Amino acid sequence: MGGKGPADVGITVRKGDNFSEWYTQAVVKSGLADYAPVKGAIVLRPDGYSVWESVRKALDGRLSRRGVRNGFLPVLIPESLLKREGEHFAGFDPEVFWVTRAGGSEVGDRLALRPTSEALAYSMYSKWIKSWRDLPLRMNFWNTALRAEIKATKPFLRTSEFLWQEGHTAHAGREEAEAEAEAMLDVYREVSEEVLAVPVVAGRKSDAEKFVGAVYTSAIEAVMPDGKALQMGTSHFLGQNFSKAFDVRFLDRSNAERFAWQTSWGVSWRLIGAMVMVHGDDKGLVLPPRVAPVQAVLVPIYYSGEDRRAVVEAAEGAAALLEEGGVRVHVDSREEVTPGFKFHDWEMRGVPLRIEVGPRDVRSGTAAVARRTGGAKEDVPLGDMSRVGEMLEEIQAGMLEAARKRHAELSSSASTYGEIRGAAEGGGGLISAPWCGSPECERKVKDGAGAEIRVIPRGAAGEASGGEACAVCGGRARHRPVFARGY
RNA sequence: GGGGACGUAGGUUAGCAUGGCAUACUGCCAGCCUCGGGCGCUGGAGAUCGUGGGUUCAAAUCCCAUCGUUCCCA
Repeated sequence: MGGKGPADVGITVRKGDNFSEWYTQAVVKSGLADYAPVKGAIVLRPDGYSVWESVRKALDGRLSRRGVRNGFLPVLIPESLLKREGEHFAGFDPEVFWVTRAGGSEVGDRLALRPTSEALAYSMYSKWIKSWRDLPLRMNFWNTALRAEIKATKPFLRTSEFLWQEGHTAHAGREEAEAEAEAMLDVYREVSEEVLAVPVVAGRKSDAEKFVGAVYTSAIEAVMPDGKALQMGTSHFLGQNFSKAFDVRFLDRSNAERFAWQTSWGVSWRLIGAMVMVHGDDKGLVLPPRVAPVQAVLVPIYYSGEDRRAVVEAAEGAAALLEEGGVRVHVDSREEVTPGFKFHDWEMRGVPLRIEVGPRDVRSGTAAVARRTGGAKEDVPLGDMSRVGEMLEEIQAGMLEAARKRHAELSSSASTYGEIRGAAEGGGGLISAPWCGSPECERKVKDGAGAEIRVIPRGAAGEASGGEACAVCGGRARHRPVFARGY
């Protein structure tokens, strides 16, 4: 007993030593996903899909309350349609997959595999929207998008096909549409922080980084433990750019013909990647209880056949109680592996709570509950498992708190170009610095320091104070954006 | 956008310089085992050496191409 075990069953590198390799191992060995035999594509396994379903459920509830309804769009988009908004098309063209053959014959109007659905959705909206009474129109689509990734693919973060949702709305007035885009950003922030326990900065993208075709783009950005920023979700105010290109018009109350004001917004399974990076440790995943496929695993421990019966019975009884209480539980009754193996296994898979039930526990009428996030085991009565639910809540809150602390540690401010560069080349992280607003200064930081403007925070945090000078040119600063190297 | 590295059993890998029977561990299967932190024992199955082509009596090994993975720097 007590051997260290084979090196390659668990994760073989430490998170702090080789973050990239650690991430890939954490994703693959924990059973979330695996590589597919297609470049840049992954296969979601049940645990990974379950996490996605939890995210989806959390989002769907919030969308539904906002009057958004789900629909379905085809994956094929005719080139002629995609090209109607020229700037939009040009932005996506380099990474579009094209279908040029259908069975035995050439396709005249090439078909794109959707990189995003604005073109298709709004060509439909133009049919459906005729009157101010048809507005607002709010729809959401759970599907996949395809963007050809030439290199540097990474599970969940950068894949050629990814699961996401894209919401598309149309409104009668500009203010209403802008408020919609803003409200969606809040929904995303809430899901990221309250469900996945990943803190974010919400705000505007610079013009250089906005969605092609949008008037402006808002986004939530998180910082990963390696100091790189990760875009967690975007919400675009499209103005009338697309309604004009796709002819989304309506008659207002005064019988005047107007173009609709639109928004689109989306989050992808990238959220799962962020969750892995932010919370995982040397042992593997650490899943926030709200998305954990299994929230508590029961491990029966016994030596003799006699003990076995009593122990398994007690474990199953406790599991039944937990299920009644709404806890997602699993009893690990595998006989071919030892309890020690099971402990390691479930830790790698990130299950928030492990409940040990052995002969000692059965005699004392309790079970030993251990948290994935550490700390002493707690004895909980076998006949009353209500404490487990509380512990899950505590873990969820504790994970967000810990992540907020690390987020703060990875945030800094700079007032000169040299300081931005020093910070970017040092530990990285989110660097708040004054900026005049010019694309030239933004460009210089990106080219020289490798840090781009990830987001201009909402509210006071994103505004430069009276006398502040642009960190790059020394001119009058207008904003305090967050600079960072990004994924 | 630029530059490296690596593809051999499910996983990790030895062998490659100097061409000549395919290594090990782990996992898997069967049986045993007093299984509270990757326990131990016995037996067994598992490989078109990423793919395609070339050189050769002979290719995992040398050459070319291609696909995939990965790392670093814009």
